[in-house]
Amino acid sequence: MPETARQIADDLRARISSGEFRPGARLPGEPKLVQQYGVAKMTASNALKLLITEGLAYSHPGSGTYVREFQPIHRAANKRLSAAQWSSGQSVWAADTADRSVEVRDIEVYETEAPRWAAKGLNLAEQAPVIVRSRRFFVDGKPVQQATSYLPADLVRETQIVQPDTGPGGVYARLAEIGAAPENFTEELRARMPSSEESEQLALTAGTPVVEIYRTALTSDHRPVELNRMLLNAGAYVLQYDFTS
Amino acid sequence: MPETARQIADDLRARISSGEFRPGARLPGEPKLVQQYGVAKMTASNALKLLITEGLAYSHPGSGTYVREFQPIHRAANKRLSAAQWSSGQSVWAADTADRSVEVRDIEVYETEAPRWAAKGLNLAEQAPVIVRSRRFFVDGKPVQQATSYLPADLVRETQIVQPDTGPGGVYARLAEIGAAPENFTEELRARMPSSEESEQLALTAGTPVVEIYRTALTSDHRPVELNRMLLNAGAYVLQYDFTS
DNA sequence: AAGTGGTCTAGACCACATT
DNA sequence: ATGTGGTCTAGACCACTTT
Repeated sequence: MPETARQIADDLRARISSGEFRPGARLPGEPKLVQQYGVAKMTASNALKLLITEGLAYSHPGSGTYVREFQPIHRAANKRLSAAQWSSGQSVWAADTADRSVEVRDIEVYETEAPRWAAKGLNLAEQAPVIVRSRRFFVDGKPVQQATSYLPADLVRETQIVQPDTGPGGVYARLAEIGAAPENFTEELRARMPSSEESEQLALTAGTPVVEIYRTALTSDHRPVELNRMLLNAGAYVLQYDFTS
Repeated sequence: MPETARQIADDLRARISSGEFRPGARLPGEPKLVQQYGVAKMTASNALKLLITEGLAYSHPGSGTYVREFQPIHRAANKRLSAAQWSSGQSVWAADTADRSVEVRDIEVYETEAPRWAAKGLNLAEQAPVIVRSRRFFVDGKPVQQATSYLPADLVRETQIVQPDTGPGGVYARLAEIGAAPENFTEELRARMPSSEESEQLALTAGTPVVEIYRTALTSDHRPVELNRMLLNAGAYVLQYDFTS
């Protein structure tokens, strides 16, 4: 009765979706699978690894393998619109709308030459000076997002934007004060698997993709004033965009 | 000199990003790695599997393991849905792919009871009747998206929407004709690893996430008239959203 | 026919967590 | 001290692709 790793994984997957193993529950371990299915230990290990790379489970070495939980943060890119006009449809994901405590850490600010892609996005000359603001966001103590903003140095060098603490209203309020209020935004995003460094930065477990977002902020006369590259733990977010035809 | 699978993968990854192995190029195979690093075959196999689950490579059994190529489709949500586009007789989808051949296949239309989440999103009673339109999109002969739309059956049952071919302008033009023109849209999306069925449906190689999008279309008086669930091959898309503060 | 990736067994050692 | 996942070796068979 040869049972392959795939078949064992299928079985466990079915038992997860049937509710036999709830989110957070401990799955049968390698020794148990070896015993029950009569396979080698490595086959059992690979079966669990399949579930892990599918994002259905995570392992806690020395303790066990557990069913993953999904409690996403709801990120509404343009809130102003959603409140009034989109009242009647309801969110598909049962994301708790209650805002969770968000911490910002590891803030770094420095000036450097713009990377090619940033110069292009900001409509600057190659290697033009930019102010770079980098930081990480934590929810419930876990890192969920890494963000790096690029702003034209000649525009913001004299403002509080070059300080770690940008003051009330943040970067956008400071931009508004110098007559460069962001009005229009473009976000380009894609999802992919993380590199090992990114995986470490966001403390990702195997099987978790990332969402890479590039947001360009433009003034009312279409001058790009900020380019923000965000890297999100995909398992931690539901993204919402509202728009009108 | 024990070289772990991880280290071999690191080495290959570095050589990929250095340009030694270009997209589409064939990587050293298992036998070569066994020879060069002096490891067991399974270790070499796992090293390559690491790159595959990271989305950096894919295997062509019997032939070799290759560096993955990334040629995304640009999907601009707002532009696609601008009134000019879909009221002037063009398909919603035609707007973004420009020079690539797009096919729609496997169209299915049927009436059924709304699943709970769809009833909620459409603001209908539980188990209210809905028209379901399901189809897959192919680019260059490869499936890139699966979409399933839910519309209130009482609203659209008498229209061409219940036909596989909805006519010029598509579903939205037909809705406009019955005084239910979609004006406001909400897209909620998240990225995750696919289930094995989804992986098959979209012919995904290992290491490719999917993007799951729920789009709710509302009329100007905030009536939800369509809920569209889309499942995208994340490696095939860049998504763009434009909005104003 | 030869080469490739895919998977399996059986046994081994390690680091870590829990008891 | 015991149990857990993580990883490795060495050898085997299979299905498939390429020559």
